[in-house]
Amino acid sequence: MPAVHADAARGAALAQNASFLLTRASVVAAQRDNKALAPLGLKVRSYSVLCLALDEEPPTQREIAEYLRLDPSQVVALVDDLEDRGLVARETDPRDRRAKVVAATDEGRSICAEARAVVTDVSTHVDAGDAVILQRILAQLAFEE
Amino acid sequence: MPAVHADAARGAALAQNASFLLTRASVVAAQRDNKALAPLGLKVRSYSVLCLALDEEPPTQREIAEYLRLDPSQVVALVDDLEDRGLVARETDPRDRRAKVVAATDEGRSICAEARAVVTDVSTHVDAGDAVILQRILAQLAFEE
DNA sequence: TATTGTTATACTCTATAACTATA
DNA sequence: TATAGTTATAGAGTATAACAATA
Repeated sequence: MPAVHADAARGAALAQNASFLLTRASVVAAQRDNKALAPLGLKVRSYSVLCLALDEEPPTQREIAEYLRLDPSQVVALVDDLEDRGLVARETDPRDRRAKVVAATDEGRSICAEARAVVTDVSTHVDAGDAVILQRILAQLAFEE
Repeated sequence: MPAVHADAARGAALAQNASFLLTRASVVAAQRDNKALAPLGLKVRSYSVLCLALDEEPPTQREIAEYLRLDPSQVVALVDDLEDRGLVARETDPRDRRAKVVAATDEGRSICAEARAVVTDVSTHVDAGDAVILQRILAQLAFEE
């Protein structure tokens, strides 16, 4: 792991590039969250899948892939892992027997609640007003197109 | 009235998690920027290194690694590639002969200027006031610790 | 014929340890 | 003894194509 602290003053051109800052900030957040989730056997990716599986209308794997910007083939392994541990269950979608919906089990719900408590939201590192603004702009960027 | 794509409606828990939004937004931005930079033979990573090498006091590889949150061993390949193409040059730091400073060549400066023009800053996708706020908060998150 | 999940495969990225040359 | 760069390597993540079942 590289990690130490870097000088924000350096790289004047980069420091004003939102794309670069976005990447840097997300790496910082992901590393911290992965560390926090490790005791639960989760990573941000598997945690994200689990969160989606909590939905009242559980998503298909295809929907999970789109939401997480992953290739559908990557979702297979993520769901396999969660299913092996009894946190989610695959069920054939009655409306389209090709598709499989991924729904959280009771234990999955329980673990997810723990995980949510354990992940200190990055929002807590900025003051309340900024957090609201940050969330709105990020949602716009994350789902644009 | 949701200003975002229907996608965002799903995964209520996730959509409010700044860490997730950060990741999603950075993936979107990185994919778009990589595509835009491809004709120049650059990716966001190599572009970032090139930007840093433009500094008046060129950074050492160690400094590049810290700034980009990479392991020093990863920087080697990035600099190798840029040096092979004549965009940067390695020079032994006279103050510490173990270290090597990475400075952009004239051609490196030229390519970097093109790259900067080609990369449409994500800031242009949000309105001016938001962009300023976004940059401030992201810089705080990206360099916290 | 098109799409969902799946498998296989190759490619990139990341992480770790060891080596060299300097300090 | 410690640090900068390098190399090698293993692991994780990503991207692509092909296949079976279903539409």
